[in-house]
Amino acid sequence: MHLYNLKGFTMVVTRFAPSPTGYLHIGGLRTALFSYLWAKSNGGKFLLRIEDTDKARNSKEATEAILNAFNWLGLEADGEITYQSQRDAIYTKYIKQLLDEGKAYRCYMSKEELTELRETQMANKERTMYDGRYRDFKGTPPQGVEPVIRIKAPQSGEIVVNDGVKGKISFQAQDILDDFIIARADGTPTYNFVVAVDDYLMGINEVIRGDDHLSNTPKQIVVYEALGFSVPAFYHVPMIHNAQGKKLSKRDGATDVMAYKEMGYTPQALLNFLVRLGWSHGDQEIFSFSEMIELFDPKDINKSASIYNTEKLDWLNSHYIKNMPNKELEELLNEYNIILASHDKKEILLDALKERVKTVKELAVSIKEIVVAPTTYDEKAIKKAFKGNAIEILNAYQAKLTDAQPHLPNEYHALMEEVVTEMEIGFGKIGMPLRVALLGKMGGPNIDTIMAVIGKKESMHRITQAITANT
RNA sequence: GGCCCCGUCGUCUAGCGGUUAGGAUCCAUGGUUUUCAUCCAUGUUACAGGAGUUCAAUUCUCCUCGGGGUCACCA
Repeated sequence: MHLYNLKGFTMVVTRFAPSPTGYLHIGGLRTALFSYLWAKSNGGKFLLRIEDTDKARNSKEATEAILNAFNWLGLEADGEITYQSQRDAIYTKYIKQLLDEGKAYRCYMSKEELTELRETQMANKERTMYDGRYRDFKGTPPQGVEPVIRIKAPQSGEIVVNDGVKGKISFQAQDILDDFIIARADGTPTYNFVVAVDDYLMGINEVIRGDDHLSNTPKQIVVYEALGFSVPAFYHVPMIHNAQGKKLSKRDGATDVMAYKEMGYTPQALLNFLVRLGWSHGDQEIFSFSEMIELFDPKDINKSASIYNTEKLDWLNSHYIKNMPNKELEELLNEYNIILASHDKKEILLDALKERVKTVKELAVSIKEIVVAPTTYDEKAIKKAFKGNAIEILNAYQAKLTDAQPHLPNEYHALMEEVVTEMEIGFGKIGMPLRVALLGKMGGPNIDTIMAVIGKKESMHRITQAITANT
């Protein structure tokens, strides 16, 4: 069951196999990214499988949410999406095979009996496990019990998982295994069984997943071996923990990947952030998407869990915004109802602002703060800037503006220089009051830039307004 | 509790027997700037602890401690 890539080697086929119980979160996205990258760096395939065997807990919306997030980030799965809910016939066939071969059997123990067994075991401080009472049952089955199907698991010996991240891990069969259920009383197959069947049938030969699956792996190996399937290579990626060092949960801020879009993060920053969480390539911090594909190797995945912390995400995001062409920024801004298409000074505006924001959302906010005239003035700023002969200076600048036709920042700046020279004052004497007049507060880009963006008429209007409001 | 995994600056990490233990982020300070930010420079901070092995351990082994995961007719 191998596919071959163009070089004639066995093609690397990875997969992401979420169960659609909610949106895609950071942890899932990272394993998906790792799987995607590893497949692509080998000219292989990255497949998507939706694990929706539990009808009660799954929703179509969740599947769509996952696809939506993939789409935003530019991760595209190869081929058709596999839905486990549509593969009953396949699972039934393999279960029958195991039954016929005597590798699995029907167990007529009721749920009540199972619970009872478990309670006894717990009371005796024994490991809770199925006791194998129907393993070699030959008699007449009890009436009124729909049987489950259990697989005959080895009762002794060692199961070895050769993990690409953690190394060789061995489990003792008697410590962890019992004849676990592969099909429920209603006939539906269970997780550890379908995972093994599907991974094999889909040709997946490299499984990259969270290390919370590590303890499932021996069970899946039991299934592979019973079915005579070749076992894939495993890479168990350590968890991402929250600031408290616990497993990431919905309470830890915005877990839905799409929430990052709303907060103004770019796909490139998020991906770069995640690829460096638990993986590294020397000291390199910045990775373009194609570099990730080129350089990613699961052997460089870290063995220990990492703590999720957005400081670095913010830094990466500002880095990518800073280096993004204005045209792309313009498109992202559309999400925030900011249409710059026809603005003649949009280049100046964007160049000035993209250096000073951490998110696209912040960029949107700061654009609004410039484009929309202030309605109030920060008290502290007024106190600081409007002292002395500030009004006189502003009037002098107004006079300069009236007689000039400035367009570019340097032209507005030149007029400021004139006032400074003529009145023999420091630059701050005109800068500060002007800034407060234009924006209503301190901070922000260069004043000449602001004036160039809003234009002469609006600049004069704001200055007049500020003078009347503050005298 | 059983089993399994993990343990380098606050955080993300480099290191693969001999290093002044490196980078990034954060924070602090200074410089640049009309403001704020950017940018540049500088700085504080780490090998969990204890035994071994070795001429030499952050690196190898064991123990302790600490953290995490997992033990379903969920996935």
